[in-house]
Amino acid sequence: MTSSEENYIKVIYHLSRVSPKGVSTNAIAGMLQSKASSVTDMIKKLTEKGLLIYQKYQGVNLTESGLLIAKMIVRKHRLWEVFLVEKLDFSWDEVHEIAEELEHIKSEKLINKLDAFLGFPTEDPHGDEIPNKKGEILISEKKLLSDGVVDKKYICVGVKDTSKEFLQYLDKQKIALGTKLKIVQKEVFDNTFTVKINDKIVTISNKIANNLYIK
Amino acid sequence: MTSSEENYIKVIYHLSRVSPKGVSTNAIAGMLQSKASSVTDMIKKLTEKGLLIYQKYQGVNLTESGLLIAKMIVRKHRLWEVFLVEKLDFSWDEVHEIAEELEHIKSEKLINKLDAFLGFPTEDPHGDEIPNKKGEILISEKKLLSDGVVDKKYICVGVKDTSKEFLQYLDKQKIALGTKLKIVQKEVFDNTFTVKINDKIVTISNKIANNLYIK
DNA sequence: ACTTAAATTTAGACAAAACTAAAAAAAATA
DNA sequence: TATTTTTTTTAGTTTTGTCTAAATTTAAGT
Repeated sequence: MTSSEENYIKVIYHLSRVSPKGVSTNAIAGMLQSKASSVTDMIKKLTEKGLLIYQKYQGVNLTESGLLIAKMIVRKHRLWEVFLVEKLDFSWDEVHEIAEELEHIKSEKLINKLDAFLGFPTEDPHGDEIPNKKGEILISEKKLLSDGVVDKKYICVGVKDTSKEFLQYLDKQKIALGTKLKIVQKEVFDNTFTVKINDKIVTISNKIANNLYIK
Repeated sequence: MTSSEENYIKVIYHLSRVSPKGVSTNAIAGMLQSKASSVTDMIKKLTEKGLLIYQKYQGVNLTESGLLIAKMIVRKHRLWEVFLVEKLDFSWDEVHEIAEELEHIKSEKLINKLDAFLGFPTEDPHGDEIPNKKGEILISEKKLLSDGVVDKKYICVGVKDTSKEFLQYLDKQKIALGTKLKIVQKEVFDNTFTVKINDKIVTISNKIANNLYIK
C-alpha cells in the first residue's frame, strides 16, 4: 500500500460513517482536496485490489479487507496522537498533521509496541476511539452537548469537529477532555446553552454545542 | 524535500566520509540499489537546488546547506533508533529499517521534542554520534579498546602503536579503520578480550587492546 | 601512446498519481 | 416528459523517479 492509497481508504472509511449506503466521488475529492477524475482512477485501482465495492456512478463501499485496513490506519493515527500529547507534550490541536505522516509508517510490530508503551489507550486526545490490534472498537456511549438536559452534570469526552480553530476555541474557554460541566439553561429561541464550568458561567452557542461530546 | 531526495543526500553524506574528495555515481547507485543513470538525473536536480557541487564525470560533494540537511536526516534517524530501543524495547538490529521510514517525518518541533524526551542522547544504539539541533556533532574522545565495555559496539578509529608488525597483525585479523566490533567478553585474569567482528569471534590479547583506538 | 575496459551521461520509455477538458450518465426542475 | 444542471467518467497530458540501451568520457593495461 502506498501512502496515497492509504489516504483514500481512510477518507472513504470516515465518509462511510456518514453515508453508509455509498460514498460519492465528489465527497472523496472534497476531503482529499483533489479532483473527481483523480478519484475515479484511484477507485478503479483499489477495486482491482479487492478493497472497494464499486459500480460506475453508484459510489463506493469498503470490502471486509478494505475496512480492516482502514481501521489499522485509524489505529495508527490515533495511537501516534496519544504519543505526541502524552509523551512529547504537544497540545491536542497540533498533533493532527504530524499523525497524518506517522500513520503511514509500515511496521506492525512498531504500532503494537507503541500501543503497549502507551498502556493500550482506548481513546485519542480528541476522545475518538482507538481500534485494537484486531480492529475491534470499544463503543463508549456519548452524546452531543446539544442533546443534554438542563440541570444535569456531564463530562466532556470528545469533539466532533477536530479543526484547529475549534480546538483552540475550547482551550480558550478552558474546556478540555474530562472537564466537568453542568447545563444551567437552554435558550429555546436560538439554542444557546448556559453552562457552569468550575463555578464559572459560560455561554455556549448552538454551533459549539453541536460539536462537543459529553457523557 | 521528497523522501527520495533525502535518501540521496543521506547516502552522499555517508559516502563522503570515506571519500572526501568526491562521491562517485556508481557508489551512490550501489548504496541505493539503483542504476547509475537514475543517480545522474537526481544529482542534476539536487545541484540545481544548491545542495550539491557537481561537475560532469567528477563526482559530487555536498554544499554547506546540503551538509546541514544531511545531518538533520541523520539526527532524525538516530534519535528514532534510540526511541525504538530505549522506549519500545526493540533490539538494536531491528531498528534500522523502521528508522529509515521515520527519518522522513517532517516536523522539526517533533524531533526536538523527541530529543528532549530521550534526554538529549549523543549516541544511537550502534554507538554512532547524533548531531544536535544545530547540526553539531560532539566528538567523542577516542579511547583504547582496553577501556571498552562488554556488550557495546565500537568502531576502530586509530592505532597507538604504528609499527609494521602491529599493522600487519591487524590486517591479518581483518581489522581496519572503520571496522565495527562488539566486545563479547573481557577476561579478568589476563585482560584478554573476545570481540565479534563481522559475526566472527576473535580473541584479542591485552597488548593489542592497549594499542587500538576505538569510539 | 594506443587500445581496451570501466564509469558516466544522454536519450527515450514507463508507471504512479495527479491534472484539464470533454463526453456521458444521473438527478433535478420546469 | 423534456430540458437543464450536476455528477461522474473518459481521454489525453504532466511530473517525479525510475529504468534500458546507446553514446561518451575517463581510467587502466600493455
